[in-house]
Amino acid sequence: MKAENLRPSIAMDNITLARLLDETAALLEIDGADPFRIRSYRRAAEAVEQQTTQLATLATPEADPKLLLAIPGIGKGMAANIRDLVATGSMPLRTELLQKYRPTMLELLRLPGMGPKSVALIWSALQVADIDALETAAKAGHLNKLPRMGEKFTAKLLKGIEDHRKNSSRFRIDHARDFAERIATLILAFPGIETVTPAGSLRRGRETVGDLDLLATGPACEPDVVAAAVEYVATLPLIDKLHARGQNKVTFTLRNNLQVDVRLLPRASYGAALQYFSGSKMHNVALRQRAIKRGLTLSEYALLRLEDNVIVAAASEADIYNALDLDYIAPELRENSGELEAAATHTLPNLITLADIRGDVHMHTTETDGTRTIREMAEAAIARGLRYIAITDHSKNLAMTNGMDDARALAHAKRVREVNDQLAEEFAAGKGPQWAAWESYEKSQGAPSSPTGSPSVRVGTYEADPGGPSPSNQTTHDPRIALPPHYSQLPYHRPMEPFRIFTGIEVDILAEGQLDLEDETLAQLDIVIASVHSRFDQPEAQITERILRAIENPWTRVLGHPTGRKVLKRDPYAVNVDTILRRAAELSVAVEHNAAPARADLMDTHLKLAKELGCKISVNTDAHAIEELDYMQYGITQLRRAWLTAGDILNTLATPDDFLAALRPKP
DNA sequence: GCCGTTTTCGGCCCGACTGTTTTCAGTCG
Repeated sequence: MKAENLRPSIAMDNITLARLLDETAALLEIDGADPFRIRSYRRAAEAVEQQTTQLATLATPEADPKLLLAIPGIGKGMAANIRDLVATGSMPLRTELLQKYRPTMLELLRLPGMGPKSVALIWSALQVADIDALETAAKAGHLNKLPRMGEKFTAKLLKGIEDHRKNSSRFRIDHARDFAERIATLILAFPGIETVTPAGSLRRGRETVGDLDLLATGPACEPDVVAAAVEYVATLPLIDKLHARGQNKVTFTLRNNLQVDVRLLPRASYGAALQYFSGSKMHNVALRQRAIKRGLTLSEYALLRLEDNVIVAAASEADIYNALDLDYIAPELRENSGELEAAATHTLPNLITLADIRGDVHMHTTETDGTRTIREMAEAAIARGLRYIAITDHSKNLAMTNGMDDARALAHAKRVREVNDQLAEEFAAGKGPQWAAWESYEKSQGAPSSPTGSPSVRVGTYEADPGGPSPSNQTTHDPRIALPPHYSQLPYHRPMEPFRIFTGIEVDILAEGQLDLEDETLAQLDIVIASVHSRFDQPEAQITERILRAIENPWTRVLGHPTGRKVLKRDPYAVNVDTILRRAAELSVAVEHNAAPARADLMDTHLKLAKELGCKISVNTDAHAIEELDYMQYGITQLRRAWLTAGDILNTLATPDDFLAALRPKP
């Protein structure tokens, strides 16, 4: 089959469609339009972004019009808008608004304190529409003549413009997590504060975080005494600028411009607050609508009965969801993309967790561009409770990484087997890193080891003993800070068979789609990952063609960087993911999701699509250093956001042999 | 503009903080 026939036009992809609709909503706001009409544009943008099929293919004159209307939030008017956008690149309302206003106004909306009303006012009074002109006007004192814009407003705005220029980007989730832990540790030092939970987009596991929401509770947060704790938080030494302090809320920024909101809340309403501040906004709106239909009202303080204001639920999130006839919904799913319906019908997925991961089958060593040896990477994986890894250094075409030619690849694989055998011998002799890790874990639990051969421990598995050890608290990760678990917080399972290191390679896909090593070399390796690395300048169609040909290659067992997102920084959507995933599924080639923050190869819509198409998926860190193995937790979070379970992912398979058998067979 | 156990009209989520008010509008989350 020719690839052309498979490929729909993606000139107007879903992400672009969503952006155009969202911008139209912002312009309508500036125009002072009906707020409910504005909301419907926002809702439509969200809905479009979450679709797994490219709407451009449903918006053609030939397509069944019912398909678009079937999407919640898309009605007759919006469907017409989408058809216009696909056909012409714009739509009448948007064109009209852009003639009336200026596109640069959308950037003004991102300044703190600037909303649509202020943007509209400044435009009508001063004809100011961009940041530079706004700064000039503010410095000249022109804003002070306008209603509600005094000196303080101007000063704050100028600071906001400065910050915006300095750093208008969001923070990567791993950096945000580090800061959250650091600040939470300081807050926990105040007597009477017992737990701190990072909420907001960090809790939902978004790849980037705009600001931190930290919720603290404990006896010191009760209303009559909370003032002292607020005072303590507002004077923390790491605060660069204090922005606001209310009765139970403190807002500040750090020197790196990360904004932090700390809220101190009584135990009794902690669940309501946690639910509320975790969002997402659209999820909360939908949840409140559901509450109202049941004669209830939901706020950040409680779920109340409307008729008599009696509290129905407030202390825990589960109470609130249950009181609304819903199963508990994991934060990663709270995007108003079907999770409420699934929770109502008890059909939420049993989401994958870090504890399900048994192997990490993409990593590098000093042989190419990694920083550690084969043995060091293996020991680090053993310490993290993994039971198999693959050493997949680069092939020669990636010269800048010191990529290997055929001879080096074979010699390297031989060394990998040697380390593998060495570890196996040590294991059999009751020595080595596996037993050392197990013993240190048992010691940390302070409990006698479970007897060998107990019914829960089957030979050949790493299954936990029921009622056995619980997650270790002896880590640098404070259990009072509620964050997704780190490898070091998981129970360590008694090793029942030797750790396994697969031989492998990450081969570069050449311009014509062939792999850059000989078949005889590839035949000797357990895992061949074909990845797009170079040829940045190729047009979209050629890159997609190249990847398709690489998938056809019978030696390819895993497709690395399937969206090319890491490579194609300028346009991450320039690769036709639909077609690639379809072909990978047909040929049983696994697709790889890169767990490293901000390097995710498959967006959540792509992950959903991969599952729909029956793709084999594995999640790996592509670690170049020991610490990078810990990126796995972020990969897991992304999989959870895509509703995936352990059964959807290959490297959750318990034994190394099961994993190898699940890959596409070698020719 | 969307939606329907209120079904073709009349609804559509909630509260705090700020700067400016002299009782509140706008912004934010």
